[in-house]
Amino acid sequence: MVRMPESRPYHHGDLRAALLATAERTLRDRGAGALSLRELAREIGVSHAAPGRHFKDKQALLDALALTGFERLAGALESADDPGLPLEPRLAGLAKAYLGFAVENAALLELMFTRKHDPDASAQLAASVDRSVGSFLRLVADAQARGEIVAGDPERITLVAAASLHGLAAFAANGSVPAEQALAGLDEHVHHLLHGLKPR
Amino acid sequence: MVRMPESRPYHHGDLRAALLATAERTLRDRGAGALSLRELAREIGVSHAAPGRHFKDKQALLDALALTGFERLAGALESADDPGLPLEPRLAGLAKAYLGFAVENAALLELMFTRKHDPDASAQLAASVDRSVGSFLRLVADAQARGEIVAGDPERITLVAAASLHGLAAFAANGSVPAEQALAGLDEHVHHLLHGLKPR
DNA sequence: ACCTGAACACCGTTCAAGT
DNA sequence: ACCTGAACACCGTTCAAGT
Repeated sequence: MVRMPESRPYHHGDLRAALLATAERTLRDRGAGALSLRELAREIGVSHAAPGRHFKDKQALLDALALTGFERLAGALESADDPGLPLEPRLAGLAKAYLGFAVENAALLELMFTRKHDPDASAQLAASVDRSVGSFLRLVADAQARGEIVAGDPERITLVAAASLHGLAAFAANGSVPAEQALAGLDEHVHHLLHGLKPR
Repeated sequence: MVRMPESRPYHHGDLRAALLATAERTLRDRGAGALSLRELAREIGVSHAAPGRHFKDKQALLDALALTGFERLAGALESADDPGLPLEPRLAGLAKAYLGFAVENAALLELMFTRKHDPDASAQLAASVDRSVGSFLRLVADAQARGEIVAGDPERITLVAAASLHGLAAFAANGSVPAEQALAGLDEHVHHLLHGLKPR
């Protein structure tokens, strides 16, 4: 919790961080549709024009929120990756981290993967996306080097893996598949991704 | 183009259909953020309160839009399915239809897979989703009967296939992957889905 | 440098009244 | 049955002015 002084100073101190934190809580509790700059300002106790100092418009706030999401996701994937593990459990670990993030941050995940318009934010976002993809890319490259994954452009193979996991994460995040069901079937999902749907 | 009479009658005739059609064009041209009931009414030439007769609120309009999307997608998948084909080209055909729909209706696809709130719309939507999933489910069941797809709960296997294709479709729709690249690599994607990422 | 208060042009939704 | 016009309570954004 944030300390709430009796009499608020004229300058907030770190309004930018407060806006992002409050916005993410609203996103989690009431969804993206409930996000309003004026309400955010009201909750923080600042004038409705104050957010304009830190974000040039509402989209800039949403872009910043998406960026923090990708940074946290990248961190979670890097923490979850254990390069010493055999291929299948190593991939299952990454998959679990991704799906876990999706379930815990469903509304944020939607925002992260929504079509962006502002080209300013795109550069930073792209870098952050690359960092997340990097964990999968390293796993694929390592496994290819050991002959445990089929040869071919590692970016392409990574896309196949990422699409499979992102599809499941999106289904879990939007409620198409219950979160528990997605998590319970995750190891089997990863197995099918590695071994294919055709019998061996 | 719609015929525009010099003097508009008091009753529009089919305002509901006009709202849906105009909304979808706006969605396609300018994205979901640009959708406003008042602007829709203005474009159609009706008072701003008129949409309220046909949709209880904005979310109801969005739900109806999503429903038409799923109906069209289901139709496209059914048209694309050729049960006489061998497994891999048959699945590739369905995949191409899905990805084609995603690329041609990117903003609508996002709307279709966004978290819905209104439980009224959910029942109809669920039926429409089931119809779309049905094409994949039949393919899986047929292939399992021939021993061409691994045994196991067909719903689960279908989820693995659907997640893989939906992930790719979502990446193509939101611009993470260029549409041409996704389409160009589709056959290979389907091959990896069926044969797995591990060497055989 | 950071924030306020007023102003502007928009929204979605409701509801009596009109046709 | 369907639509209008006014009203209400909200928005996002801008900008002079305050601290």
